[in-house]
Amino acid sequence: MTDKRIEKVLEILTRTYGNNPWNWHTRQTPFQVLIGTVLSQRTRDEKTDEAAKALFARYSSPEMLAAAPVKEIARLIRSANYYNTKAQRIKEISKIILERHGGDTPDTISDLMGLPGVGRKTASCVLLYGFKKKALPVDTHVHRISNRIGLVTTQTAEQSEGELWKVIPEKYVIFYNELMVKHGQRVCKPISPQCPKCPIVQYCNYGIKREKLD
DNA sequence: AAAACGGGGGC
DNA sequence: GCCCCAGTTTT
Repeated sequence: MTDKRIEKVLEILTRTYGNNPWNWHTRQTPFQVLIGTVLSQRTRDEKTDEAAKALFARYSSPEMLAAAPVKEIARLIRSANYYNTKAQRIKEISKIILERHGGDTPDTISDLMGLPGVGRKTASCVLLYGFKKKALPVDTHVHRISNRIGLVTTQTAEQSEGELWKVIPEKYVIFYNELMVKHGQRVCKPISPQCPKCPIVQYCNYGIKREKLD
């Protein structure tokens, strides 16, 4: 894909979906972005919001969560997937932040990934949406669509990130995650992508490739 | 690199 | 009943 085409694709997607981060802005602090992102793992938007809202209404800081019963945290975040595991990890994350980071949410990839249940994608989201740093979170949508439109040819999310840094224009890096997720949820779905209503169908040959396979 | 984890909702 | 989901961890 040429630089000009990439630019065009990103411009169209930005015009279509906007570049406002999903509900990360409702999480006021980097800590709440972190916990909210953990809740979002393998969990649909509405369920994530429901869980985050219930949790933060009762416990809003690492101090409160570090002292909260795991069972109670689990009850509040019941709508999120992996709620038992996440409840345990959220408490542990809070304790580590208090004991090892002086109560401040870490702002480096390595420190964030040192927290239980925080992988590269979640850590990147915290840098990007919590600290407004330049980061490139790669989730299933980003990985899938980047390959479909031919921006990269990679097997794993980590490989995708490495290649995407080389290919995405500077000014679009911080919006890329949001654009891919929205496009992935509404049009370029994992199964049965809705190519006929896709705003960038003319820049993508995935649908054509797929027909040939049928 | 692949499987396990984990559970409510959609079909 | 089977399959999926804004991933991470373990094999």
